[in-house]
Amino acid sequence: MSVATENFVKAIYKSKINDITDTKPGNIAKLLGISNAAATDMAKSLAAKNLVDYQKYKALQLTDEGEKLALKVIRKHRLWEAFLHKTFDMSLHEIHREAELLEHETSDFLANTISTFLGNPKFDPHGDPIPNENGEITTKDTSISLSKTKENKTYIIARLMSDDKEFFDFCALNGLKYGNKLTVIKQFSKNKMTQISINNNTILLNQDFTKIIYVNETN
Amino acid sequence: MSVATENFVKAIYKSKINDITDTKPGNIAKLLGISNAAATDMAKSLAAKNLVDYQKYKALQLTDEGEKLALKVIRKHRLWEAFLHKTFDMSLHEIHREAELLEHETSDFLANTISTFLGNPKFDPHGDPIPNENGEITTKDTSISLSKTKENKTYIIARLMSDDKEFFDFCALNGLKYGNKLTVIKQFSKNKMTQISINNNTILLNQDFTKIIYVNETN
DNA sequence: AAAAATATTTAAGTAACCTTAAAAATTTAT
DNA sequence: ATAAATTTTTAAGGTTACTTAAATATTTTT
Repeated sequence: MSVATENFVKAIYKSKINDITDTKPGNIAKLLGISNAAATDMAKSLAAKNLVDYQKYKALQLTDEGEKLALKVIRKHRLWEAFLHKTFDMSLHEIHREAELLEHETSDFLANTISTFLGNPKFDPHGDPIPNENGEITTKDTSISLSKTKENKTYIIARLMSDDKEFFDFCALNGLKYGNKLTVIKQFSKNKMTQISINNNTILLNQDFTKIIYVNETN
Repeated sequence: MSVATENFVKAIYKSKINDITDTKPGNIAKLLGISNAAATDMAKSLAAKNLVDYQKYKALQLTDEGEKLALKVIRKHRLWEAFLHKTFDMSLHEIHREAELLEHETSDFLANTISTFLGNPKFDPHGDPIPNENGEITTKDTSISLSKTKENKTYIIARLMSDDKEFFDFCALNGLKYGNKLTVIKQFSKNKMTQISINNNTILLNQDFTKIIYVNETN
């Protein structure tokens, strides 16, 4: 499948995951930086390939086949991210940028080789789940956003949901990394800020950050 | 530059390297598996981009800019080959197949990262030289084909010039690997065969193989 | 040197993926 | 509920990278 096709089904899939139910062509167009007309054309052409369910003026839905394609591309993306981060110590920003290109030119054979090399990881360095060879995600996500955590409890960082370089730079600088522990000191409900303790430092985070940092409770 | 453009300049460059001076569109077309007409079109369009010198009915020549582009793509190809071979122990056939795709979607940044990781190697696992960041090959090739070696002398394998899976499988099975030593036992000039000793085994090679195995004399 | 064979170029056309502009439908606001 | 705003769709067109078929030039053979 072409790069355009793969990116299109990926955009629909990601919208759905992010609870954006309005997957009409216009919104997909915005995500991909193409015109509404191009998105409508693409929707029709992918419907002919049985990747997308298309009805005029309705939100786009992936068929089972379309979702599988999206997940296979996402698998390659996240495997590359995990690999580049581990092997070359690239930043979360850099791995995303490179994986965005490499994902489309990676054979299933190479993807499986990378996966085996890494010990078949279930999550990438952002904490996003890595689909298996058949395009299935077998892990359950129990993480909650930092804005919804309780005071005086300790959590493990599960996901950093962003693609912003500055956010990742801030995270790297302050030990906010997938798998690391943090303790919630105080929730400032009026100002929607959260004070945490990590690596013996105390940090005050505003909602822009607490909403995209997801954590799991410690056992 | 597009994949089609990169492959086109690569094909011209490789023809030149292999002493094929007839780089008229038809021969490039054969290498790329496209029609003569498509190659002529492409030649014109690359001439407009100052990558190729095009004159009707004449052989195509790369401009300095075109050669630099070809060498930059070849750099990425060979770095990927070296990396995949070393890191994943992939065969010479597999690394070529994967590098052929990855080379077009590899940023300069990633290429340099791979190069640094590998210790800036000068040769890939086929023994082909890896151009530097500026598209320059700084190594001199002194290797000769196995068919031209002398009896009772020991050589080091310098290049395996092929893209055939069966040849590479044969080489891997018999220790015919870049950097390995072999001794020429006898040259059968009439039958154009060469008997060598490698890893305490003796092997009789016909001209199909001795012509594409290149070696350097030992000091 | 002319004829035959071959290769190159031109011409016309296709498919994928985009564009802008206008028409049509839907959604939002009053 | 109707008007206004917005979005979607259609229509027409552009670019890239190909195709086949025909015209033209070159190369080879005799």
